[in-house]
Amino acid sequence: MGRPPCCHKVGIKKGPWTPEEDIILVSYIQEHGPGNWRSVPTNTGLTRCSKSCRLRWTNYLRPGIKRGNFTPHEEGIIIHLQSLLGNRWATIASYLPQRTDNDIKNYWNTHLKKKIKKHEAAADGFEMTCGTSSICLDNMEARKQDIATLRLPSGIAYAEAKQGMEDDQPPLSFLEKWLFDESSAQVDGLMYLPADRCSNSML
DNA sequence: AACGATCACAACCGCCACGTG
DNA sequence: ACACGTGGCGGTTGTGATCGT
Repeated sequence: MGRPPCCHKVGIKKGPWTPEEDIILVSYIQEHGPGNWRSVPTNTGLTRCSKSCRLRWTNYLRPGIKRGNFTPHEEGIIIHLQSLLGNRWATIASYLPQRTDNDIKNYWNTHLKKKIKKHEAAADGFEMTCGTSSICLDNMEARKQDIATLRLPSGIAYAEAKQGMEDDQPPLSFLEKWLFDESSAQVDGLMYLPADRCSNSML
């Protein structure tokens, strides 16, 4: 049994944020910067818990957030990364800086899951659909091999962790290269691979 | 036009990792 | 080594919007 959540405190407001609250939060963060969320409700007078403030900022108010439709390219990246990393939305979001983890998660749950299910059904299980090209399959196999040869529970996760430890940078290079090199056009073309199969084959 | 079903997404909840004393 | 506080993450829920009948 853990601590009661901060939002259980009496007098804490829940539900949708009003424009007024947004303004207060944004102007406070503009002045003080994000962080030290605990002090935000106290200093702003907002009757929201710190967690709620942080979430509102990171998922909605933060500058540079791209809202609205996902491009086919973004969609492809998400599908790829999900198949490789599983539901590690925060990690996936780090490859799409303009999108939030919540956004990606929502998009996955509402759109991509269905889409992939449909494709799986159409492909009768394991057949990956990538137009009619066999190059796609070759690429995928090669990439799966890349990861498999790392001899790790999760090649990508390891590469990330390793790199993250070494230079404290977003763990891009390994996956970035892997993902965005010559096959990026394939990504645009959406390679649907059954997540469970792919993950299993590599883990 | 009314109503129920479905969709889309913002927000919440519970848990975990990590830092600090 | 341990307890506690905080931030972060992923799963889930709530609700308004849209669609179909």
